[in-house]
Amino acid sequence: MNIGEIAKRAGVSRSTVSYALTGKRPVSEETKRRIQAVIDELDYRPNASARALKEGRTRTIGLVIPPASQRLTDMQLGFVASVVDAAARADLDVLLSPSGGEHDRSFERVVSGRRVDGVILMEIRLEDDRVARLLHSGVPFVGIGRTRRPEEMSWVDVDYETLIAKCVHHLADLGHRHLALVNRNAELVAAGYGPGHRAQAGFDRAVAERGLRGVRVCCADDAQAGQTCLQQLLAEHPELTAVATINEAAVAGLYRGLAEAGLSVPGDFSIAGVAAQHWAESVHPPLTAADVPADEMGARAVELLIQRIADPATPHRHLLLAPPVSLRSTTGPARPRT
Amino acid sequence: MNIGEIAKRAGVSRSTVSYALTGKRPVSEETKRRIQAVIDELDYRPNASARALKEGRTRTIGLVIPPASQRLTDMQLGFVASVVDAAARADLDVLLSPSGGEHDRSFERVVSGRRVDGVILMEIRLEDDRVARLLHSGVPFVGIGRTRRPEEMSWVDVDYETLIAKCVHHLADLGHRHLALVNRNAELVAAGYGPGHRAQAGFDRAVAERGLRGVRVCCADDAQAGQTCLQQLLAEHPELTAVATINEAAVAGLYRGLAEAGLSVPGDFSIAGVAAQHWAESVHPPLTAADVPADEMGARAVELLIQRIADPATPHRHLLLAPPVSLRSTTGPARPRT
DNA sequence: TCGTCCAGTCGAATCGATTCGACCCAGATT
DNA sequence: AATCTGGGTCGAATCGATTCGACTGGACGA
Repeated sequence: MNIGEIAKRAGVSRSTVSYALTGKRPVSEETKRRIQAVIDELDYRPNASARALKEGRTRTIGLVIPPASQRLTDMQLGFVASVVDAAARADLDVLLSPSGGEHDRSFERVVSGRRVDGVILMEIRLEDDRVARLLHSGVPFVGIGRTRRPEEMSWVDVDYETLIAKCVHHLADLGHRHLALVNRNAELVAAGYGPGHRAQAGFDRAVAERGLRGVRVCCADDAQAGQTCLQQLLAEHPELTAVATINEAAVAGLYRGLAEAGLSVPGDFSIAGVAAQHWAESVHPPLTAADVPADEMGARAVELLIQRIADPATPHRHLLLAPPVSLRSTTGPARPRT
Repeated sequence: MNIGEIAKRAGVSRSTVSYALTGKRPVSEETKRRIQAVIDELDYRPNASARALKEGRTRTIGLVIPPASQRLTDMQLGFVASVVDAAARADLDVLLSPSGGEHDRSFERVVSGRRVDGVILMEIRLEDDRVARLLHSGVPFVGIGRTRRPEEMSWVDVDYETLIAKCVHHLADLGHRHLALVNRNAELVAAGYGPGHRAQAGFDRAVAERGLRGVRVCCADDAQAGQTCLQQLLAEHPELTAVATINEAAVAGLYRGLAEAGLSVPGDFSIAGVAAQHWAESVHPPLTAADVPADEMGARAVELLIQRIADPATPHRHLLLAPPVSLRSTTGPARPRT
């Protein structure tokens, strides 16, 4: 069922069918009706590849996500969902590419075969090959996250530095003097994962400002690791009364570790984090956290990308979010443990 | 940078470049080298749309997921991740379409513009318009889930009926006589959501077989709803000592509701569920559950789909999984409550 | 010595749309 | 009456690949 077939049956030329469909030139009502009748009868839809070839655009955007081996956090899931949703609202399709930092066939395909009109990149490192590749190739793109040189690209990002500092200040206000930062897994941080580094910076700054004692640890992204991580922290730093964290996946483990150590939350020990709002509300107990509006961020990224696709020459735009800390059930006044 | 440009610079015809790239006809080593040099220099990649147009296939599969409004469960996330991963391993790209049961532009685009070679459909209803549409259009597809007429299509599915029955038997073995099934949200079940109905059937069957008393309720897919749902259950059925559930998202709420009612798990009350293995292990406390191997299922669905794309005439294949119930921390001997 | 075969290459047709220039014709303008 | 205007339509070119048929020249067998 191609456009020629429709044209033949409707007794018009192929171009007339095209104009009837797109409305780019006037077509008489009578002709339109005849064409539409044939289209309905044959259930015709224009071939997307042919259209993309001629028009030079695919009406598709690429979304580069972390590989499946690395389970998505709830926040990342929120990004994906809202990107997909916002794209659908703009009549754009989303092509998924699971790819890590290394050179990757999936990423290469998405970026370089004119398969997509633009790309949204997640899980960005301070130095990121993929950003370099995209800058080089000239494909419009927007980051959810940013590199060490934020001005070279458009992005939306969570201000982990400020947010972790807010958490520390909140805990300090409650009287906690000795705290730990539970970061994400060590490999990720070592690879230059932006949020990991910025959270460290924010932690160090706030700890220094308030004259506290702080210890930083990395922790694999799962409950089991969270549990052992907490046990180790308690053993090595008996004076610890609170933890700040950006590691969603480890939180359940932290809870478990505390329960096992006979410590109540927030009576004996406090936890404050940075997490997707929805998630922070739904864990048990609900986590006091800076509520990242993941849903909004994905939509914003799509907006920025659509702009860049429409006019690649527009200056880069940046959106750094630092939502307030929502008090829930995991932080309370410090009670010395020893 | 099209193939003509490469041909010109390498001093050969366009067809020769194509043959050098695909290897479908012999090309001399010398010529190959010259062509490759030009390609490397210009960083040329064949245009995917043009190739798709000529070849009649896109090397892309569509993945139809629930719309973003309806947050993905951990199990569904597992499906998506493993589909994307398996597809990437087979050098296929994945086009995402968030679409519910109703007629939907995104779904329509994916299915009918020859944008994809095949489709994987999630969250299938007993009567599903999208299945009808796909059958009608002739696009190869595989379901993660199945309709009321399982033989009309290929699918992989979780045997919710058997699994919920297993949960009930497990609880009955522990001495529980009065249990509840916490289903997913009422709209979904009313709309004919397969797992919801099959879970009910399995629950009813097992309850009857063991001579128990069972009550079935629907519960919205979030922690808040889980909590109020549990409160209501306890109020209306004081003899209740256990719950079976397929509603991952409500479980945290069930825990919370029990804690509020002063009931310990599993001392005073037991919970058994059907859930993604990874998730069941990571919640706090870890959930006794039939561990659905979500990662494997996505990969299997992709396998089936690749086969169907290669030969649409192959007979349909079906894969019904019923993993055993893994004992964790949420089920124990019944202790009468009144 | 002549035909056969094959590696290596080219030119042209093709996939299915969009779009530009040109044409026709009826009605309005001068 | 001649010209202009513009709605409505057509034919042909085009996007960038793949692929088929045909051609060339050298090796080989009869």
